[in-house]
Amino acid sequence: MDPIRQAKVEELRRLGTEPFPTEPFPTNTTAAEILRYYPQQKLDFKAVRLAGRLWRKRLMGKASFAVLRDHTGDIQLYFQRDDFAERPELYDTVFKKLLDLGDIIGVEGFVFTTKTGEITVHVQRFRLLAKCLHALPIEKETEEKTYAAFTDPELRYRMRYVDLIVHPRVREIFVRRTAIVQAIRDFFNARGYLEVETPILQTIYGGAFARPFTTHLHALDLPLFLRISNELFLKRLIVGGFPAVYEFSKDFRNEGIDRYHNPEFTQVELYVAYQDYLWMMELVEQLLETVAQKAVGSTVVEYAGQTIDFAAPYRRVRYFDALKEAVGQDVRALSERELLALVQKYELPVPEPPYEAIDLIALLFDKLVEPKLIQPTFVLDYPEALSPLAKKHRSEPGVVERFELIVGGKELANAYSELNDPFDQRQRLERQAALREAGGLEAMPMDEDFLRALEYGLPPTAGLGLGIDRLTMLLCNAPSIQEVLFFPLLRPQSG
RNA sequence: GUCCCCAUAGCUCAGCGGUAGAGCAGCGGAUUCUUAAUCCGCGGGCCGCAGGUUCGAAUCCUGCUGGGGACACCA
Repeated sequence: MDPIRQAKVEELRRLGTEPFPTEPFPTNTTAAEILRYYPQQKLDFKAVRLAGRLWRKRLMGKASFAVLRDHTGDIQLYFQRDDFAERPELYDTVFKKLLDLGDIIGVEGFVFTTKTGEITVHVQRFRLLAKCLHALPIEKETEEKTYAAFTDPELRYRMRYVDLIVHPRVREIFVRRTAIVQAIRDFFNARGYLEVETPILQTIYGGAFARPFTTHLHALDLPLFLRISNELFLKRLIVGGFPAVYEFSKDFRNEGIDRYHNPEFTQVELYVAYQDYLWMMELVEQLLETVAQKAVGSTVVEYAGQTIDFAAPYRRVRYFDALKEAVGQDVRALSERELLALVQKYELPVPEPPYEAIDLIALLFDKLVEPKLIQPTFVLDYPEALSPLAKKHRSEPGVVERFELIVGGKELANAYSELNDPFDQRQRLERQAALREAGGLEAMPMDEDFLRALEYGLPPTAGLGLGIDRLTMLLCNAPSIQEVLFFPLLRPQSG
């Protein structure tokens, strides 16, 4: 805490100004509203009440200017000593000396235009609403120079409230994030899909490949997992007869942290009965085109120095065709030894054993194909071994009806014609169980109740998972996932 | 988990073996139309932490802590 500001709290109380008053201060306008409507005189500006942070002070003798920043923007304030003739200390001491930049104040007065043409509130009464006890890193910008920016990422993330106070652009990212979520919700609701909630605490985790967080329920003396996915629960609901369900799902994965990964992140998952992955591709195209248009105002966005267009339709390429394009041959024809040679040829790190041919194929795809797909691209018909929850392809052996949508070189969405054959599903999960036996930490555990649900009959279903954080990054041109999470995970400060 | 980079005033940074610096913010004064207000004056620091080298360390070395980037992992 700033000791000077602390001392001002005492001084204010001595002068009869409570720095944290109980009384509310209802406002009747905002900075943006005044700036927008005053020139047209569309509203009465003779008795405005607005509140916000004191942002700048330009003190002179008997009259001074200040700037108030509220949630809509900045507006200039004008104070005159003559207006406080009964209690001149309100101007001379409280306003000029005891109010600091960052203090939350409420003002009342009338709007006028200064000689230099700036719309300004002539303050007749003001009240301190909450004292700010820390110096605020307020930026000053001109065409030539920028003073005192608050740029240290660690400080910005640890004290996001300060980041938000100081950087309107950060606020805009999060407003847009909410607009994105809302646009998706509207899109799904317009089609009659039902928004649902499923458990975050799960006794068996599944639906993705990842190490889970574990916890414990004392009441039942039961180990529990935080969900890595909600897929298996949403499919149970389709079994139960809902024709289409979706959920915005905070998922938790006990994996590495980097520019694209936070231990907790958000996906929206959607399951629609009687449809397949081809239908889902068209839905995703429509969805993203609509969301970009609504949240950004355009389907074309700048991301990491590139221009990306979300207008439908998107390029489609089959998994093995894309890989063939990259390495010049069909990797399905290669032995494990030949695949290994290919991995080494491209100077990719050979995975830790135990690994199988399919792991080498996935490695080649992830390193040689995915990063090059900048424009929205559907990669379809994945190898079966990589997709234990997807239905076998209707005509091509060895692959499943699955697509990933790659944008900006990263996976944005993942979808299947869902596997609804309980016999096939059991075999696939048994293979996963074998991988776990062999030390595969991310392989899926067996889930007998999910299999029983499939045995009751899952209609043919199209399923989708779409990364909300990644989509927000793309639509906000945010370079890291931390920029689109209010409170990204950081190691706690020691000492 | 590995490698590289960073850590100096509230904020943004300079200084890189010889007394700790600037701008913005702050404090005191002047100022009734300023808007990066201006003018005069002033204070502010365990130079991330702990060791080491040296006559002398913010500066060189080692370790630790925190952060950033890359890799690995996360198909």
